[in-house]
Amino acid sequence: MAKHYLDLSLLFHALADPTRRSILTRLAETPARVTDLAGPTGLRLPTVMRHLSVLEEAGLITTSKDGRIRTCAIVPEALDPVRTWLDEQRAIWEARLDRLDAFVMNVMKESKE
Amino acid sequence: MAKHYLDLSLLFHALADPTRRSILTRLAETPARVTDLAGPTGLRLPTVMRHLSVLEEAGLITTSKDGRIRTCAIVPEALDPVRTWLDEQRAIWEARLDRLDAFVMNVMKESKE
DNA sequence: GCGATAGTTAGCGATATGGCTAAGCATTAT
DNA sequence: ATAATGCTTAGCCATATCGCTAACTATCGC
Repeated sequence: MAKHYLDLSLLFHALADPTRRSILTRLAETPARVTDLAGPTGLRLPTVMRHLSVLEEAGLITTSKDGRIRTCAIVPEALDPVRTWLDEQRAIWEARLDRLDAFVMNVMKESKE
Repeated sequence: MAKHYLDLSLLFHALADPTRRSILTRLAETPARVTDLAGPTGLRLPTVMRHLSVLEEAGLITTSKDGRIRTCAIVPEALDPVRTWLDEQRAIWEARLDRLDAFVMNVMKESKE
């Protein structure tokens, strides 16, 4: 069905840029043309293009070209691997409540410095 | 209570590296010394140090030094902003079910190429 | 004190990132 | 047919990233 899960590193990297996150949020409203996306960012077209290709390679958006217009749209399931990873981590992290003890110990040690 | 939320960009960037994610997973088991963390990675100490400082600046871990030993521990709440952002996005993305129509239209257009 | 251990700092090299301009190409409008 | 529009490509610049080695500092064990 999909191979959007490409790679967590690609996903996280794509999400690490505020411009790209704003593009995603903008695309969440409705699909848009490249020029439409460039407008709000204040960036030049080639720069936006690069961001779009990063997003596309991460599987976060799809684009299609009709005539001279390229339309971009989000791929909602693309965030699933991120969510899954977060859930896994939370499970592990919370499972170790005694981690708190170690944390407190560290804080105590730190206060000795 | 905390100011760990520093910045989504810092968080995503920190999570974008597989070595750093593996360090986090390792730390989820139990706090560890720098050398302990370096072992499994196969990387040199200074390299690991750099990863640790990225993680610490993102608020994902805390470290404290006792004698010559630095102990690292995860900061579980640090992932909260990421989770919050994901939840927000999912809410927006799913709210626009008609996005599906647009997506289908794009696919149809694409198939014309 | 002396050596081993744990971490740190400084700095190098290769590559990636994020911005730009300039120029090109394809499509649409006149 | 020509001009305007929308995107794309090529390439430049500055900075950041990720790995390393070498050398330094600070403990700890004896």
